[in-house]
Amino acid sequence: MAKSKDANLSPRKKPRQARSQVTVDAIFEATIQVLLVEGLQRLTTIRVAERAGTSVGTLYQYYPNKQALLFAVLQRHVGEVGEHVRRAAESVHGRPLTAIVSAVVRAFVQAKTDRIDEARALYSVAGELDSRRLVEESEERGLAVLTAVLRTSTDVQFDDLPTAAYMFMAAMIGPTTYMIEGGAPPSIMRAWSGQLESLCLGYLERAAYAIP
Amino acid sequence: MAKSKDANLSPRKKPRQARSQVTVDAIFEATIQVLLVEGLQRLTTIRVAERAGTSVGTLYQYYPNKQALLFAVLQRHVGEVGEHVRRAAESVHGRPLTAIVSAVVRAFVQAKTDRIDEARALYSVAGELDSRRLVEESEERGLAVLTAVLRTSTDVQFDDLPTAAYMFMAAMIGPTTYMIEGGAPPSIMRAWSGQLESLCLGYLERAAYAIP
DNA sequence: TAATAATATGACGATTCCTTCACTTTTGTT
DNA sequence: AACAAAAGTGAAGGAATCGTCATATTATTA
Repeated sequence: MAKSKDANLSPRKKPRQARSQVTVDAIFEATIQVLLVEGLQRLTTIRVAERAGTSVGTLYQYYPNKQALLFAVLQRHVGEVGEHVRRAAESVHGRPLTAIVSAVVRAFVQAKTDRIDEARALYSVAGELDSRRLVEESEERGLAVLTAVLRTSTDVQFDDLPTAAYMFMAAMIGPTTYMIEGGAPPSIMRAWSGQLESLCLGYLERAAYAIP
Repeated sequence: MAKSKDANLSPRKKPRQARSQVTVDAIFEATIQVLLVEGLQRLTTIRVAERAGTSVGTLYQYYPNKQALLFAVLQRHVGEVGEHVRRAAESVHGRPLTAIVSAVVRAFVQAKTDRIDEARALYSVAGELDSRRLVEESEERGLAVLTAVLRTSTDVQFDDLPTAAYMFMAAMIGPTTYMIEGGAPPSIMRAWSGQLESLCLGYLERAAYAIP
């Protein structure tokens, strides 16, 4: 019976002076670095504080517990990536399928690769039971965004739009996670955006029929 | 600097009587169950032993440490899935692309869904730094298998075979992991094999050109 | 400048966990 | 049945970690 400790995750104290904002940011970045270098198992609050150049006590003034630290990093990452994709999708409403796929895939790959350290570091965090909710919520929003934009496509329609949108989502996130986590060869990484576009478009064109 | 403690992972004692084999199996299965129910963070040797209906001492007679326990489960899983795919690929050497994709995808999905509890449980384990090597080795073998079988296709060839094979691999593993881990709706899960076939074939047909 | 508020520190209590080992019980053999 | 080998047990040493709090330092305000 897993304790459903709905721990408080909001900061206990808000930074009011400039120096403390610096500290908060340093702790945030240190969390990513420790995750990358040591792994989740060896991430301790003391290690994070040391890497950030402060002390545990300070850490606990801004993050109520270790969990909150990991949540903060995960939340910002999925939030930013989601927001980028949402904006890209919005900008291609009512365009042909190829334009939609191109814009969305590019935005997604761009957002992920711009934050590749975070993406790598968070792989193990996202796998923990405690983080599922956060990730799922973000995925639901993403699915809604993709469903909406696919519906506006001017040249094609889908028999089963929910499935098509889900596969589009899975085809972007799944392989990209695999690629980033697995440390693909540079040749692959460079070509990723184009390859992923092919993958998604290849599927969606098969799942669609032309509008008369 | 992460300690590269290449811990001994082979069992300290081999089971010689029937009862001990039962125990070893029970511990193995209990590991999966604890992972599923409690998560990696809360997996302790005592919890595993209790769930298996034995004691910690017994556990340590067959697994030298906690890490070895997780490795054993992960290794069997990737080994079995890899083997299934390998056999499927072998059986469609020298056939057209559609036949190859169909056989390989089906075998992969079959193997994964037959072991869906394991797959779910291992998601967090595979994310740990310590497990990377094991997973990477399996992925390398898989890539070699896919490269080999794609080369034998009778109706198409690839400009860039390594990239095509990598994407084929990523298109199978990535979305399936996403689907299983995210707990997709049943409608999606039921249609998964067909959808994944579309995804892979859609990509590969774009990346290929017909043999004259 | 003096007083107050904000920020920072790190030793420490409490807890959890890994692993060992001296010992018991069960099974197989002579 | 007597003995040896295999299997099983769980208390406890030792190590690691979380989060607190009494105290110290720095900034802001009056």
